[in-house]
Amino acid sequence: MNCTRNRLPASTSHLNQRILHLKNGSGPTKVNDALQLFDEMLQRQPPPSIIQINQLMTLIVKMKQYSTALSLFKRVNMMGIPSDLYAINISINCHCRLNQVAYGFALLATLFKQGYPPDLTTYNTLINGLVLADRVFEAVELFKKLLIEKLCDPDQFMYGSVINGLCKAGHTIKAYELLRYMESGSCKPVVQYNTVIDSLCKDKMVDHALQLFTNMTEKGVLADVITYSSLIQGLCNFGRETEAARMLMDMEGKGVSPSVVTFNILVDSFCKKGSVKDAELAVQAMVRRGLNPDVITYSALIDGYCLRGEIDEAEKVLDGMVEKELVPNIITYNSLINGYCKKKRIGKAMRLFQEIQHKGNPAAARELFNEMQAKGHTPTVLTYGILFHGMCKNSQTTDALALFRSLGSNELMKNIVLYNILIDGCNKCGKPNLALDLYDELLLIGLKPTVRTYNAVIRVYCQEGLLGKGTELLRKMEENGCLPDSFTYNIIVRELLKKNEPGEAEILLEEMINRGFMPDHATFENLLVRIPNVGKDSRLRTIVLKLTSVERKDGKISNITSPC
DNA sequence: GTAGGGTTAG
Repeated sequence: MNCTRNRLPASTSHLNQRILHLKNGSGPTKVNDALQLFDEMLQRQPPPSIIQINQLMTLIVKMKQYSTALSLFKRVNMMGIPSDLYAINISINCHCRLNQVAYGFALLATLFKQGYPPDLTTYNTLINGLVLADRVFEAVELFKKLLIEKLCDPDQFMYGSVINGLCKAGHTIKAYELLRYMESGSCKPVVQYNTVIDSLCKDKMVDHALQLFTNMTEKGVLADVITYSSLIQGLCNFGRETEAARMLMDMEGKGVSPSVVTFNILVDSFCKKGSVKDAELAVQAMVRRGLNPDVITYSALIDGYCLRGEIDEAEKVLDGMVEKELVPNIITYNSLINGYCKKKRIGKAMRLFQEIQHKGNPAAARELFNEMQAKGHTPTVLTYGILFHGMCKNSQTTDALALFRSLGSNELMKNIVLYNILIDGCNKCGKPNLALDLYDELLLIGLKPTVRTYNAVIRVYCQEGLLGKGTELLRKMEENGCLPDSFTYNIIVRELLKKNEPGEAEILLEEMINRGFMPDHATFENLLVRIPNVGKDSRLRTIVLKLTSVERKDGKISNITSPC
């Protein structure tokens, strides 16, 4: 019980144990476990230390839950627990990861105001944030400023971020020069060699990369699995497989074991060359070494089969990964969708797109959608419909509406089907007013409501207790030339029965039955609940008897044609 | 006893 727990003193060692347990644990519930622990922590008296909070926050950040971490920090602040430099640095990092560097710099200002001098980590995080936002020029400027004004003494991390930024921006030579500058100073490069070696390989300067590899070894810096993996990829990409194989043996000889990433590079390389058989052999080899193929391994294989047009084989790989409880991501699906499109199986591709939503991965679906658009695959009403439906199903009505609004001038948006999806979605996400606004809007722009529109709006009225408006619309739709269907009647009758209005329910029940519609499961339940309370000669009872007897006779509903 | 950088799949 919560109240019992509140009275317990905060057991620091117990909390630390649970944090440690989470740190080493894994599995699909990890995020939830961390959040639950956080809730429990905040309920304790005395409150947890900022160190414990920071530790847990670090875990949440490692799981890439940046927005969550930020809102948790807000709660911590509101509880009056003062944050420290660590907490603020973690927050700055979260903003940077969310592509909100500006907020990161705003927190830097807060630091100054609160009298905490920002430290090396603060600056490193911001420089890295600028790099992540592709603002490498500004990152370099900040770095220079810090150096010139002697605001801090750059360390491995700072050099690492700047060198990485230069490489990502295509300035490998500048990165190389900075690496040389490091060598001349007191902070000697280590992983920075890897960054530059990898970048040289990607810039087709594999021989220069090999040269730098020799250099670093001569300087006594040990090459690690990342150095070798980058070189192996560089060699493979330019048809130098024999040398790549030699490199693989070389690393093993030096006691550096290939990792999952190393194998993934090999698997992908084989796949791109069309030899999926060799890729499969590489996968077998990694498994023999006790390395578990991951989503990237499987995605590379799937893409390999799709490139060859062997979509059935690709599907088998997908099944295999799902069996291993690996979750396919946007890249996996993209390969498959491309595979289907190549085989002109558009229907299948579209179904897969739909499936992504049902698997509860709306972010992936949205990403795929954005790419479809970027690549010039013009989305159709169907595409938008699938997307909006999926977003609404995952309580992302706000995002769905925002997307809908952003396309406002598009003629495609003046589509009743999209309005239907959004009205229903808003209502089911607890936003009935938005749903009704959408209904007004579609009438205003001259769209003709369909039976689905009316049903959705009637559902809103019913849920908001406006039964009168619901029945009114039922009458009005028919006047407008749109006949109610089974859903329309069921929505209203069910609600009338719930609200104990048997008279009105009787009229509509008879009407619907006359028109050949049957009460659905939910309506029938409400109907049966009412039976014991109505008189022997009531029409409601007669209706139920009639319904059940007809069903008993031949099980067909179409036989109910005569009025009760 | 808490924060920050390098390698892999469409």
